[in-house]
Amino acid sequence: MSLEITLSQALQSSLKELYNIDIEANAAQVQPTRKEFEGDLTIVVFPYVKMARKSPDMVANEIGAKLCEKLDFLTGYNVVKGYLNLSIADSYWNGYLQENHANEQYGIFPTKDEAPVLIEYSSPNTNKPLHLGHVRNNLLGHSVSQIIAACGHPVVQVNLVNDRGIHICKSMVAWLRYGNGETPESANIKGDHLVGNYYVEFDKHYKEEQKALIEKGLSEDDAAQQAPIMLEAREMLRKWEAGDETVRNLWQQMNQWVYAGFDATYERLGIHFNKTYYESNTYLLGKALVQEGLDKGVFYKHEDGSVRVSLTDEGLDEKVLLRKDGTSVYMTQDLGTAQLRYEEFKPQTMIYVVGNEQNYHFDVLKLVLGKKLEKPFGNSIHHLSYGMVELPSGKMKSREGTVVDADDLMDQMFNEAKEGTESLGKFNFDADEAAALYEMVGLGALKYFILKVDPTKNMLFNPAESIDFNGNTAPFIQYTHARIKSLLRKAADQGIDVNASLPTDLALEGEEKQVIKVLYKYPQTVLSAGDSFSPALIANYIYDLAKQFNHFYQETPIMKESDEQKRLLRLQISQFVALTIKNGMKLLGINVPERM
RNA sequence: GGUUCUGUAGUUCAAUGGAUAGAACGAAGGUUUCCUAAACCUUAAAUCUGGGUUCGAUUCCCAGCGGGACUACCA
Repeated sequence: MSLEITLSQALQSSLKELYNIDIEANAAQVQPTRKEFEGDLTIVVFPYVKMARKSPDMVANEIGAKLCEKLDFLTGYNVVKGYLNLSIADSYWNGYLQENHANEQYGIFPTKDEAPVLIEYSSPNTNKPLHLGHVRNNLLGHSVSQIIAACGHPVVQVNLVNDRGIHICKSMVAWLRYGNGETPESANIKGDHLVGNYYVEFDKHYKEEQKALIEKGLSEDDAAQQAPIMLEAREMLRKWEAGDETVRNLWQQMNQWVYAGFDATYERLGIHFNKTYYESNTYLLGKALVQEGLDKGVFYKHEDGSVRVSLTDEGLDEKVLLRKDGTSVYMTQDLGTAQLRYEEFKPQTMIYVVGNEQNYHFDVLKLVLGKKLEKPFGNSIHHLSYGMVELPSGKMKSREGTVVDADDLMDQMFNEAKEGTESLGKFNFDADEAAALYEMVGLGALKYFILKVDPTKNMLFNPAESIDFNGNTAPFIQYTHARIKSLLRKAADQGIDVNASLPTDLALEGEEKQVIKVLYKYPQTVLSAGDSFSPALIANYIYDLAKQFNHFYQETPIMKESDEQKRLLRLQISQFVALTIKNGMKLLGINVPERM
């Protein structure tokens, strides 16, 4: 049982005995003692002073005495301005270290036998390659999946690919017109980039044709509607929906190119899905649910023939669910896919990793499913919303060509890692090893830089700063890990068995205890990150740990330490830190090198 | 206009309602023959404004000011 829980319970009974105060079992406020005070854990007694009818300091002293009586791992207490600081016996921390320093599963909870958590992320369009915005989405989705799994929940990761619609047709039209049969093989580029190029090509010609029409005297709107290339795209979409074989074949082929490209990008990012849905299969879903709503009387038929739902009671507007021609809209489809997934996986929670520009959409989705249709899974939907990624130069705009391509970005990070390492002149790896290292460092830097920021906030991505190998960055953490590994190799060379057991009654120095206390917090951090879907919590924790270790390393000798037990203790702490860094970084999808 | 997210050192980010608001980069200065100087230490520097709730507010509530997003029979 954790210290906090034991303490909480002891506090509960102490309050009862001392003042006849009843508190909830988990209501006790137990927190780590601030560094500048003596003690390990602190209880805030202010909440009880009123009921105890005594001064804060008196209450704190009485509780402190009582707790020390009850719990033998407490060695003493002191009171500062109503804060009760409790000291934990060194043997407790020592025992904790002994128990866990070689535990590869540290902070990984066994998977429970329960309904899975379903998480949808990535959800790309197939008309262009992934860009920086998708990168944030993918990293968040993947990391949150890892974290939730580490908390012991089964996880199902799904992707919903938007593979149909006018945007795909634009690429197809442009390819037919200007492609000359070009393929990814013949052009030697990734399929998603090739298709993306034709999407850009479409836009270019579309603009030219519009301009020509405007010069002929058409209004801007008319020109936009009547440009021949746009008419072609519309016609193609119509044919696609009618199942025209030629169009469908071309569509299949171009999508396959894109998927091959996406697969390579996903692979490089280290992510995979348990299931991929395609909108071409799901876009007609949801009509039955709309009918159900009509039957229940919670939706209504508007006079123009469309089906709508009114959410004015909830402070939102009315929303169209079925067009007047009876076809479905985005919302209809999402209603349908939610039900489909619910039936397929019976998840306890459905998480959607989608940008915050769709907050409104998900508010509506949850209300319609949960409140209007009264589906149980409506209330299990959680929109994991994240902010935009901005660049130092401003916002990314595809029309202005300021979009950062995901593949280019990864290449750039790799090269930065390579140049950074080579310029230090410590190059002693063979080519394969070096490439693996640059990939680890470069991509680690990218992932960490993005994940350390609270998802809800817009963030600024500074390419130069992200690959800085100092400060709150992945390379700093990776380097700390590599240095510990180096230390452990050296110890092994000297015939030291780090896993030998130590007596738990060794006295601990401040720096040693400090590190163990940070390590102690790790499993709890994983659990709260799982509850709040927050990789940032893990990222900032690991950085803190790495920094704490560097400080510890600076202040206390390890291999130079003459006392054998002391040296062993410090090596064990080091090993424990390396292991925790490795496990924690894994939750962020980042690998750590053995040496660098 | 309405809905919603957001506002913390020069900059980029932290802080379950708790003690003197933490880091990093940048600036100034310093240390270091246990790991590979990608390390460590010191200094200067911040809660948008005004109310409220509370023993205690960066955190919760209200108002204002600033920024973003949404407010499509597109997805």
